[in-house]
Amino acid sequence: MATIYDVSLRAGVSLATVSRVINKNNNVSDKTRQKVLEAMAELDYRPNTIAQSLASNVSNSVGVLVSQLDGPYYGPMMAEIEAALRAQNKHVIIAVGHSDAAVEQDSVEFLLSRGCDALILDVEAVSDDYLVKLSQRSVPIVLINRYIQAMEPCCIYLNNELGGYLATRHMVDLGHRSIAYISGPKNKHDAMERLVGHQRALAEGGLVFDPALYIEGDYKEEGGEAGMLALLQTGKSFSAVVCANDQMASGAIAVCLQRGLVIPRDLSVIGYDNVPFAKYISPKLTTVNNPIHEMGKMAALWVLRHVYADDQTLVNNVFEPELVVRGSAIRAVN
Amino acid sequence: MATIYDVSLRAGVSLATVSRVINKNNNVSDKTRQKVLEAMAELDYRPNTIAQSLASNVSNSVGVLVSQLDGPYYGPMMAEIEAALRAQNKHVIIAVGHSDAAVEQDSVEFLLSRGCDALILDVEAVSDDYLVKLSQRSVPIVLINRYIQAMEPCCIYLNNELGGYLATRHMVDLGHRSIAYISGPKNKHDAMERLVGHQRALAEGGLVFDPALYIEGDYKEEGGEAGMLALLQTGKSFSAVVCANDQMASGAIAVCLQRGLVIPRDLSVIGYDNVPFAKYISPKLTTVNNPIHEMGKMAALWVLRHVYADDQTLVNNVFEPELVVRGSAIRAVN
DNA sequence: CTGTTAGCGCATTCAT
DNA sequence: ATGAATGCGCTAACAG
Repeated sequence: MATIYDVSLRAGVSLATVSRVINKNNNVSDKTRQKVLEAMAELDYRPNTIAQSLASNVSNSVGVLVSQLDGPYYGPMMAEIEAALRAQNKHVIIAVGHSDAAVEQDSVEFLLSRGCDALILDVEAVSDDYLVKLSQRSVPIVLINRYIQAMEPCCIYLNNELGGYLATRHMVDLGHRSIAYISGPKNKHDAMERLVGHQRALAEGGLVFDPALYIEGDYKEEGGEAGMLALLQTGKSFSAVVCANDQMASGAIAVCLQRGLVIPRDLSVIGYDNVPFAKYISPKLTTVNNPIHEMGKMAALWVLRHVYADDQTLVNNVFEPELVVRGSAIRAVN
Repeated sequence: MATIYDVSLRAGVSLATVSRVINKNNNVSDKTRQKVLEAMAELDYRPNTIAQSLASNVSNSVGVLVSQLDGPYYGPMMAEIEAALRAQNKHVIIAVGHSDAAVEQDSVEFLLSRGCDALILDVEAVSDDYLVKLSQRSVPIVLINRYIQAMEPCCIYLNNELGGYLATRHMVDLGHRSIAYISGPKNKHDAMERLVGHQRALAEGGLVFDPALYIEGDYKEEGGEAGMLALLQTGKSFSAVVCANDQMASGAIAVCLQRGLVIPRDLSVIGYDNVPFAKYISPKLTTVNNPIHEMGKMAALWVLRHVYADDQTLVNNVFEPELVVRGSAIRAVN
């Protein structure tokens, strides 16, 4: 593989000049630039990005840490991040944290050891404190799906409280008076925020939060199944159930179907996230839109702007959820 | 950040010795090794992987190119690849090809320019010829989901013909005599292979392939919807439809539901891939299992073994699909 | 506008 | 078992 040196020989210029044309430095006359370009073409020269990184102390790589890669949630986010970064010739190194604090920290170190210029993190298990300290190291950090006051400008997150509120509010508006809730794991921030919103909507509607109609789930289909089963077994009646994400909603619906319950006739169900398959389960799932892909894109733009000084227009840091009305929730009969 | 040089000073040894302990070279006495290790700890030394790469000509990074990141298909594959590689301290750089030949080639060059030690490719648009030539360059290539004779040992693929056969064979076994088929795009290899299997099962069952009951889809939900709509409009009767993937099956089922058709009573449906959400659509989708995550893992192990001489046990290159019977297909009434 | 000179942090001969 | 010397391919002052 040809090096910058070979090119300089062939073009009859110095190393520095070749470097200048590679880096689009303007201080090169058109004629020399041409000579160099030709030499490069003839030698099929490709810059060695590793050498560039070592010499310039910029790796052009950004690390992305997510909780999981399977599941419907992170794919769209990763896709946007890759696209935005790739368009500016940056590459993304992925790591998975599995929602485990030790693994998350290890992943961060791993990414750092790879010389990433910035880190985009979607972590849930690690403490605020750890992240604040991390942000004080030299590598820029962007947090997706998490708000930490001390890191405000680099947090990109959804107003989850509002989302939880919107979901339950929708049920209240439809006349439901007895509303069950299948939550995400209580150790996850967003799950707790959604719950708070749920309770606010309840209170606003003059309803009391009934612990017997509250189930802690796991954000997975299995948790939705187990949650619905548990709810059914309480013997308490309820006409609506709000699930803290679509996966649990789909699990809950599956259980209802098995039991001969017709959705939404016998029970109204609403999910959260608006994952791609939400509109392909039947009935089409009423849910709350979580613009996860936009948040991914925003994180990438943030990095381009702040780390690579690539003049990108940033829209915002905090995103608003929106109700998506489809067919799984209807007006209560009474 | 401390360098190997700082460590050598503190430990009172030479650069070479420090390098030896980093690389677990045995030619170091226990005492010196201890001194060096201590110095490293005290300085919180971390090797600069970029410098290591430049000096050793090994980047410890492997490029992974997939068609898309969203959708249910690639997530599980990526997850396995990341896990296997990460366990051996290799990192994965992702790129997306969007099933477009130009983008795929550009992505390959991009990955190559990043100094990847190997490439794992799941490409569909690029020609066999291109891949063969690529494999003759110096960077090892693994192909997922594609078989090219000249590259046999580095192809990891599914017997798609068998899968297509199994799906249709299941319908035939259930007594269906009029079986529609919604195919994947005809420019995709796997789609064509599945179709061949379908036709074999038809022939074996004494049925003739009816072009009027064949629709070319796009492997997406939309294609399944459009396909089912088109099928319904032909006016021809059919009691079963086999879809070339689960996403199209879910789209097809959604259309049926809208039209008041009950699945599987009025129509039996089978999908292909067994993506995670297949068992959460209702009725639970009968399908053909595609062990995509295992193929991902195998690709990663292949790289570890052949590129990094990490002694991994390889299982196999060609995977067999299996029928997964759930609730969307039943015996034909007649 | 162009060339010279130093490193970037590490691996790797080759000596000893 | 250890050290000295060289270079990986490139960027970035600094000169001119």
